[in-house]
Parts: sequence; structure tokens; C-alpha cells
Amino acid sequence: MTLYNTLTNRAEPVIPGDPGLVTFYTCGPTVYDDAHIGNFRSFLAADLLRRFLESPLCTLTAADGSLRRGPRRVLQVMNITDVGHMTDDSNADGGGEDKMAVAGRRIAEAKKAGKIPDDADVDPGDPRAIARFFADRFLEDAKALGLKVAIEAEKDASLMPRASACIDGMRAVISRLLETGSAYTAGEPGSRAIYFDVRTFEPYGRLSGNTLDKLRGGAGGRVSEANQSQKRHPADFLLWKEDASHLMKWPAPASPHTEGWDEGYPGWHIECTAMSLGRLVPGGLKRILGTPGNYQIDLHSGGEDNIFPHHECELAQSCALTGAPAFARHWFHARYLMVEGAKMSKSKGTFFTARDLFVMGHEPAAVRLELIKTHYRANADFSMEGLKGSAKFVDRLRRFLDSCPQGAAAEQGRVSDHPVLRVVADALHDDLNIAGALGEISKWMNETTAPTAAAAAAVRTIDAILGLLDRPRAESRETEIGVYIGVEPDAEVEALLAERAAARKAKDYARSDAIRDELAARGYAIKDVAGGKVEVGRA
RNA sequence: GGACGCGUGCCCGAGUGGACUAAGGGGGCGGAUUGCAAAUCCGUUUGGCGAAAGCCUACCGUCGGUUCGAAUCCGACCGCGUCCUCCA
Repeated sequence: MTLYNTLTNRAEPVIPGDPGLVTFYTCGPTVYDDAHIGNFRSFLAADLLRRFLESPLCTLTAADGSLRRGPRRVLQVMNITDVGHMTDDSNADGGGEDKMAVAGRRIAEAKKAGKIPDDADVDPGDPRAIARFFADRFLEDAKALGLKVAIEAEKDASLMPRASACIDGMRAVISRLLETGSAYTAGEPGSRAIYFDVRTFEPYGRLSGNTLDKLRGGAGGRVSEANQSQKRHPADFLLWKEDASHLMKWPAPASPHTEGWDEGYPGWHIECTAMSLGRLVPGGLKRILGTPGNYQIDLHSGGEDNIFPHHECELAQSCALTGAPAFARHWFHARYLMVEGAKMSKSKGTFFTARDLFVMGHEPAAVRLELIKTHYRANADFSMEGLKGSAKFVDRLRRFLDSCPQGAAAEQGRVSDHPVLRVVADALHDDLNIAGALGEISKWMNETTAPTAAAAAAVRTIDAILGLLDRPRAESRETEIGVYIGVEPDAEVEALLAERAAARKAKDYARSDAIRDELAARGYAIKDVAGGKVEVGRA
């Protein structure tokens, strides 16, 4: 399989250290608000890649150049950032208001406005409770959308580590960086800082193209003069900040340089080094700190905005820690999501969280497909029209599978040498060409008028990658006359349906059509189904 | 100023040198079905002529170039998106 590698700016074969086990770190969410569909686009792109790597359809190159067919295991870790980071733009290096504090205010306001139930178990004054609240909601959405790492984390919570639970690891890494001279301390007592010394890491800038000579310090308008002046180089980044006023704080990393320091908090980049290497390298940080070695992970993913500074800095401090020539073999970045042809915007009403869409009645499988169906390296356009198309595809896939004869249990989901699997695999091997694969699947379903048990097996093999058929569906509730899908049965609707049934019986079609219009005006779409019942959904 | 990704038909999106009069989907239009709808199925969707078979004729951001041949390779330009210490 070839995949674009941000580190080298070209599509390259994916070559894991161990062809039977791919280690994959995905930069996860910061849980001070609900994740929006743009966040999920990047997580789902990583999920699609992960599912393909696990598939029997995926062939990878081993380090010795031989080809290895799947299936294989993917050990994927996704962090949850629940340690507040600064909000004050002019003070991005430290200071400013803790994001968790802002989230607390938002929760208090949401409760007042009735958006979150009053009895919701969250204390707006407790940052840990806020983080837990949003982390739980994130996991619900992630599982609904089929993020495999979130589903697995139900059984093994270590796959989605909380930053707040990994502070010791970060402190140990920082202590080591101080010890080896990759980091230094600066500042006045009470607000001292530990910075990474970028000039000690020669390849700095290789990932993002922002090499030290090209960086235009402050071009983003987010650095403060006060902080910049105490650094040895403007690009040096924060590893630790002494700040006893911070809501979430811990003892400083142990070091001769930090004696007598007050409590503080870790910098933005260090958590991912601690959690990725800590969870993905066998033996974890203890082994890395104890025994020198070429410790690397296979894949690292995130959104395009993570490339700089986050991943550049993470790479630098990780390599400084391990002494290895590389940190992640392959860097995978998804581009931004647009909505209705433009940037997501709250004022234009094009800003959606995943749960916004679920509440609007869109099923998770359709949302998932809409978010994965565009190549990860293009700006995808999320549109309501596209979402409808995605829902249709999901329905078509379900109906197709239902029309297949049920083969022997052993046949189901077994790897088969089916022609459609070959063309789908060809597309996905080529830099994860999902749109090409979906086109082939559509064409195949059109051409297959008499599906066999082998076709069912092929669909299951494909769906293990697409992740559509196992998603939760809208609940349906039956009454005497109606079948309510994704909406609550309602007495007024019932009365209208009964009246319409009577009108139709009397062939008073003018009246029956007027009732349909009336229901549409109230936001209900109805359709007559077999057995004389009426299906009621959202318009 | 620097680094990076992208630009395809009404819309979304495959295609990366010859099978492109451009896969697949959506939408539109026509038909089957339905009291009418919805859903589903079939056909159609550059423009011109034609009752029709068909004939002529477009197109891949723009302009150049390479080539027997370009959506595909090269150059310049334009546009969209991201980053240059919050961010997927």
C-alpha cells in the first residue's frame, strides 16, 4: 500500500516495523466542548486507514521488501486531552485563562438555557468533572460513528489515555530532556518555564517545512513578547510552566534545575510524546528511559493544522528522548472539512457537532459515510445534499446484503477472491482512494442482479473497512396506525393519520393530501407502507 | 515573505500519457409502479441537425510548452483551503 507521507511530501509504501502489527497514534480531541464534524472527519480518516490496514485485502511491504497480505493487527492509540491549555491568544506560551475554566462557564450557561439537563452530573466549577462530561459525550459520538479505537477502548481504556492520567510520564520525559541538554529553564520564580532547545535538534522543520531559518516568528500573531524574550531561540517551545494559579497543576519535573519550583502544568506537545511512545512501544516509557534503542512508531495521524507546530515539536522532543533517527515512520494528515462549500461557520449555521446531526434525524452510518467518502488529502465538502446521497448508499448496501442468500456461517465475512474485492483493494492500496473504491462497489451492486452467498461475504469484507452496517439505527416505534422512525409518537399526529386513513377510504383525496401537507408543515414526512400503516419520519 | 494540500461535467467526486464522446453517486427530466405522493426499478442528462439509426461538435481553473497523442507530464499565472506557537 502506498500512502502520502507528510514527512517526505510524497506517496510512499507503508512499511511497518513489524508487518504483523502496525502501531498507530492518532492525535485525539481536547474535551472542553463537543467534537464537531470537522474533528470527526480527521478521526474517521484515521479510522478508515486503520480498518483497511487490518483488512485481509491490504498488502503491506515488509522492511525486507517482501509483500505481506493481511489481515494484521493494528494497535491504535488516541489520546484525550483533558488538561486545559491557554485561551488567551496573546499569551499562548502560558498564562491566560484555562480552557477548562471557559468550558465550565459554558456548561453553566448551557444548563441555564436548558441545553443540558439540569440534573446532568457535572459541576461547572470542577475541571476534571467538565473533562469527564465532554469525554463521555465524545466517546458516545465516536462509537456511534464507528471509530474502532473508541469501541475497543471500552474493554481496554489504555487505548484512549487521558492526558491528566499521564502527567508522571510527561514529567519523567521532561526531566530526561533537561538532563541531556535538550531543554533548559528560564524565567522568574513563580512563573518559570522549561523550554525545548530547538537548536539542539538539527532536523527541526523537516516535517512542516518550517525550518529555523524560514520561520517567521509571530506571523500567526499568537506569541507574547515577554515569553519570547526569555527563550534562547524564538522557536523554542514550552515543555512545562510553573504556575500555582492554574486550575490543574502538578509538581514540577524532578531535576536539579527545578528545585524549589512551585506546581505547574505541562506544555501542549509533551503529552503526545509521553502517550504515544508510552503506550505503543512495548515496555513503555520505563524501557525507553532505561535502555537506549531505536524506538519508533509506524503511523501518526492528525488534522492538517497539527503539522506545525504540534507535530513538528512532538517529533523533535520524541527523537531527542529516544535518540532514534525518526519518531513515526509515516505521518498521515487529513485536510480540513468545508460545509456547503465554505468554511464551517456558526453564524451561517454550518457548524455541526456529530450529535447535532443525530438529533436532526440523520443516522450515524450516513454521517460516517459523508465524512469518509472524500479523499483525505482534499478539502471535503459536507453538504445536506451529499448527506442524503450517503444515506441512500447505506440503504442500498443494506438492501443488497439482505437480498443475498445467507450462506454457511463459515462463508460469511471470510476472505474470498471475489472480483469486487480485488478492484476495491486496488483503489485503497493507492493512497486510500476511497471514492474510487465506492464507485467500484456501486457499479458492482448495479451489475449483480442475482447476488450469491459469496457476494454477501464480499459485502461483509468491504464493510469491515467502511464501517457502515454496524452503526446504530434510528429506533422505530409502532402504534396502531403509524411506524415512527427516529421521532416520538404524538397524539396529534396520530389523530391526523387516522383522519387521513378515513379520508382515503372515502376517496376524499383532496382532504388526505391536505393532511399530508399539514404534517409536512409540522416537520413530518410520511409514507404509506404495506399493511396499511404509515411510516412517519422527519421531513 | 516562507511551507504544504487541492482545482474535473448542473453538483459531489474517480481517472495521473493512447480503450475519455471522462467511472460512480446526487440532482434534473422521461417512463414503470402509486388515487396522488414517498420509496424502488428502467431510461436519459455538452451543444447542433434528425422521426430514428446516425452525423457533426464540446469539455477537465487559465495561458503556454513537451509529445505522433495530454484531464494526465513541464512552466507561468489565477482561485480555494491550511500552517508559520489555541485549533481536526
